[in-house]
Amino acid sequence: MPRPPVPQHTARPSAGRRLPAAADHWLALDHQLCFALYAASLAMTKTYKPLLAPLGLTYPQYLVMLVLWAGDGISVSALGERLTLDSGTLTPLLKRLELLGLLKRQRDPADERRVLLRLSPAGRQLKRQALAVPQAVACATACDLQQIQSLAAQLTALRQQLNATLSKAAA
Amino acid sequence: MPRPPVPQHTARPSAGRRLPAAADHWLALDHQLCFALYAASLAMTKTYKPLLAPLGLTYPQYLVMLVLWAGDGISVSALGERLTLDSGTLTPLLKRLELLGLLKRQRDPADERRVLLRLSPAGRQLKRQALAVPQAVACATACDLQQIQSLAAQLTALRQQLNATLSKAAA
DNA sequence: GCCTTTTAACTTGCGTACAATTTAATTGTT
DNA sequence: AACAATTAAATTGTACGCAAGTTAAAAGGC
Repeated sequence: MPRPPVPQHTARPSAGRRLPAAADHWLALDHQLCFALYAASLAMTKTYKPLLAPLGLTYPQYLVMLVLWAGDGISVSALGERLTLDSGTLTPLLKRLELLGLLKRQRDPADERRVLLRLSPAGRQLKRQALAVPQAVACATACDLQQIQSLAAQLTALRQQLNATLSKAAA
Repeated sequence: MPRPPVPQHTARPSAGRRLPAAADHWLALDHQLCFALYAASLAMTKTYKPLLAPLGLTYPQYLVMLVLWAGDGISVSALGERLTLDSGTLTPLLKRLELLGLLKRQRDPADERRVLLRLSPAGRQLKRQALAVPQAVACATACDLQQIQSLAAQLTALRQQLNATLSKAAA
């Protein structure tokens, strides 16, 4: 590691004092978990895009369908908890899926505040085509399953830790 | 693991044949690296938001500033390569940063197609305040540095693998 | 029962992401 | 030099993600 230069105290035009070189280390893009996460997530989305195009789905829409294929008839907020998304994001997305004929949105008669989501036959049918997607992605990652599972577990733990810190800060 | 039910061949109204239970495994949200990545990335962005609010920056704007603090005077496309973002995303974002008075966008006299990005004194000054951010985030993750570095390295490797597959597919 | 509080979903507005197109400048070819 | 091909940004249009505010229904307190 290069020696940090002695902090300069000669003022430069309209600029403050110079920072120690250690600052560059802590602010280096490539040393930050946040950027690794951000860039990997964007790359993953781009990987899914051509695979989802034949199904007519975007990546977030695909995530919604994954939840509903596992069990539909749930409310918007239950879906949102599963995906950590709020109704501001989900409502327009769900309207598009309804327009595509993949699901129906209807008020819960038992509690008119809630909107329940039910797959249409076409929505259920799409599951069959979707089966090929995870396999193709696993291939694109070129990692063995063990490695993928381990990484996924670490990320889930990280997410839970971050969310725990966030909800603690909100209180 | 519960025993997979025998595939049903009795047609249901407007629905296709039922899928084997193995399908549910491959399409389970929580077994997918993609969702772990997606949710962790969203959680990370939410963690940064309150820390960046005092600096007046969004999270992508912060990433741009990280690159420029490491060395400005680069072009939009060089910045885009660093962040894996295109001019469609960066141009409006950079205009906002210019409006905030953090940088200047000006055509390269040597090649009028290019736009060079230079930090203003205020933009350079902001680096000082930004120093507290990574520390606070490291605290929120509640992981030891070793673990964070390892995770970041795995994610970077994953991203490079995905991008390699993507660019191979484009060719 | 009446009224306040809470809850669920919707709406609005802003800031990304990204595909696709457009414009302008440079490079390559002949 | 003339012209086609390439390159760099900007622009347009669609779809998230989320904060903040709105509306309507249910729950709770008295």
